[in-house]
Amino acid sequence: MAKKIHEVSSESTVDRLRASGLRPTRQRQELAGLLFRHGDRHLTAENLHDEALANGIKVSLATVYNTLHQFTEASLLRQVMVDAARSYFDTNIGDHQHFYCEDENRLIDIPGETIAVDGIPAPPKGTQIERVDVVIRVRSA
Amino acid sequence: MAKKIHEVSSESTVDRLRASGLRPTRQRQELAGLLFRHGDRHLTAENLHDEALANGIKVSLATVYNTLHQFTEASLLRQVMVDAARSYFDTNIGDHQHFYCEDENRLIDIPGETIAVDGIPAPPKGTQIERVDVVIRVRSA
DNA sequence: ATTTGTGCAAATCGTTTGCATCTGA
DNA sequence: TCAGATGCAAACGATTTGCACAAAT
Repeated sequence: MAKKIHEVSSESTVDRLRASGLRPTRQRQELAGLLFRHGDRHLTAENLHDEALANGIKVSLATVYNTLHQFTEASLLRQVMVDAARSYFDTNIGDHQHFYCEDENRLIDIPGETIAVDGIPAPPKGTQIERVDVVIRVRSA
Repeated sequence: MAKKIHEVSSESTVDRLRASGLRPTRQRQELAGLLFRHGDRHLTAENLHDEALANGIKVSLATVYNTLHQFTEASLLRQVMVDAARSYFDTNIGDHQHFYCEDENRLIDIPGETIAVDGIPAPPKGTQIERVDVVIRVRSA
C-alpha cells in the first residue's frame, strides 16, 4: 500500500479553481499546490513539469502548458516576456516589475510601490492600456 | 545585360560595418541598406528576409538571422522582447520605449524624453543595470 | 593564404494540436 | 450522462547548426 507522501490540494485551492471557472481536476489541484505553496515564484513550463515529476505527480508536459495558460487567462498567473527562448510564469499577480539577470536567467521582483513609470503618452487611438511592463536587465558587473 | 535596380550599399554603410568589426560582405551591406534606409523600423527575421527577396537581394534566412544577431551585438540594432512567438528587431537604438498593440502585433516608439522610470532599486549585488525596458501593452478598446 | 561569412538542409527547441481515452459534475 | 480534461505522440514554427563552398583581407 502506497503512503501518501504529499498533500498538494486543499480546500482553498479547489475553491480558487472553481471561482475561476476551472474544474478542480487532480492535475490542476496538484499543479496549483506546487505553484502557490511557497511564496512568489518565476518558472517555465519545463520547470514546473520537472518539479511535478520530482514530487511524484503524474502529469504530461502538454497538460502543464495547458494549465499554465488557463491559469494565466484566469489571472492566477502572469506571463513574463524577457527571454526569446522561453516563457516565464509568475505566481505574483500583484502590481510589480522585474529585474532580469541575463547571466543566470533569473527574475527578481520589484514591488509596484517602489517603482513608477511617468510620462506615458496617450495610447494609440482606439486602444486602451492593458498593462505596463518594466524589465530592468542586469549583468554581473 | 541586367539593369541595376537598387543601390542598397553605400560608403557610410561600409564604414559603419567596419567600425563594428564586421566585414562588409555583400549580404551585410544589402541588409543594412534595407534596415537603415527608411526611418525607425521594427521587424522580424522573416520580415527582413521577405523584404530582401522582394528587392531582389539573394540571401538565406539563416544569414538573415546571423546578421540580425551580429548587428544587435554590434549595437546597430536592438532586440525587443514582447511576444513569445517571435523576436522583433528595432533599428532605433536610441533611448526610447514601446507601445505594443497586442491585437495587431505592432510596436510603436515612445521617445525616451517623454517617459521615465522612477524608483529603480539598487540592482542585485554584483550586477549592474544594462538597460531598462518598458513595454506598454495596449488593446483595441 | 588565411580567416571569416554564406547557403542549404537537417537538427533542435519550446510549444501546440489531434484524437482516443478518462473523469468530474 | 456527457461536456470538459488529459495524455501521448506527432506536428509545428521559429531559430540554430554542421559542413562544404565562396569571398574578404
